[in-house]
Amino acid sequence: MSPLHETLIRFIQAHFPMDDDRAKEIAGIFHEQHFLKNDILIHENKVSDHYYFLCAGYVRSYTHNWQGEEVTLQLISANKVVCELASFFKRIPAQANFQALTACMTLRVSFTDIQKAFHTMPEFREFGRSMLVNACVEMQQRNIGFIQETAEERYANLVETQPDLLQHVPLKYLASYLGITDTSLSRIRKESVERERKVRT
Amino acid sequence: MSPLHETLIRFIQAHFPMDDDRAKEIAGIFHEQHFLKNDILIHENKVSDHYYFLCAGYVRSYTHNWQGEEVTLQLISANKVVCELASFFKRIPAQANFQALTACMTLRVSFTDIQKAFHTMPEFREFGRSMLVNACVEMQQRNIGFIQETAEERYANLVETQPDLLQHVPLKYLASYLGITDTSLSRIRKESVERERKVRT
DNA sequence: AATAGAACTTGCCAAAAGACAAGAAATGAA
DNA sequence: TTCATTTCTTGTCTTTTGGCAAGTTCTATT
Repeated sequence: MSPLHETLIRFIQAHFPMDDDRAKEIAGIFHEQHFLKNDILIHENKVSDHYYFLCAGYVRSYTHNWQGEEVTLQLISANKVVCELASFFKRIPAQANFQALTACMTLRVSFTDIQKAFHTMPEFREFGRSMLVNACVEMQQRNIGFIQETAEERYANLVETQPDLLQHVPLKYLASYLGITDTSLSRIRKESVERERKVRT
Repeated sequence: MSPLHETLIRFIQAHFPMDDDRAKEIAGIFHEQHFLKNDILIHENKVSDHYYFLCAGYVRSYTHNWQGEEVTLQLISANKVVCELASFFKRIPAQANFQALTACMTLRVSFTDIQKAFHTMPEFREFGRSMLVNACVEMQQRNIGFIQETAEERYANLVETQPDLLQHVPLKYLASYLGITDTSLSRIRKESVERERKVRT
């Protein structure tokens, strides 16, 4: 089994305990696909036929607002799932693009294969359901952030929980993802640094 | 079959086509439960053992911010699902309360029963997965609203898409759900009325 | 290595929303 | 029906964020 598949096996078992043989069987329906920086994994307005496990790299999803400007919806790091859920599961056109921000290594599975696994392997459908629940929880946490945190607090939260994003994701995408302009993010970052400096003296 | 179950059958078939016998079999594992205004359907910090289909009435979910103030996360109207997804499916304590804002009629199913259906009825697991995908999409839409709409635009959107909420949900809950204070919502509503008056003259 | 373009920062002013207080209106309890 | 409590609105001032421009820094291309 390839190192990428080993990573996937551990990921699967972390989310739904099952014996090694079963996890390997599930991992076996995934196939490697690599992407270069700026490649598009999933295209807006097309039905998405793949569900990706991101082994290495960073991906963002984005759509456009009414002014035609890009709006970053998700920032996805390694050991996470990349999928346009409605498009993939309901066979409808995707509402967003998914773009590689760095070179990426993924394991992907097609809808046909995932359907077969879903109906024939009890452990897989438990695992799959767990993934969907996780996606909902993550979205809900994001909503809570927007409801009750200022942009500064959302930025501080991101710095604390996902500091690696700052090294690999352009600030303009981070700003968009946080729901503010790049100008505002610059000011928040400056004040954050100044505040930390004051705390130390 | 009760009128509530008839509603549920139509709802199920709208989300995943299946023949009547199968839909009735699925609906048969749901049981009626009524709630009075202000009753709590799902309790924060407890593992939730029920998944509800809301036949009639309005429900909100809420948690608390660090100041101890209530923050309304969801507003749920009839013909929708009421469920604390992580608590129900992963058997962990709920992160929010779900409260009846009006008298409610629901059909509920326990985790044990839903598990059995999930593994024995292919149509049910397709339906169930469709529900989870819908929940994700709805959360994502809310995300997008926070990222790229002003509070005024989010309010206008809500007025357009769910006008019934204005009749049945206290404005302070609406404001919280929209991520603003009741004071700000009052001003937005006043300006909205004035703007509509200007358009007509 | 040089240059063009993109990303990021800073300056200045405006708009949106919050905080707090006070008052009006609506609702619930007695 | 009356009164207490809650909800909602309005006033005033503050804070947060946006818009736009200009400049600096970084990255990509030649």
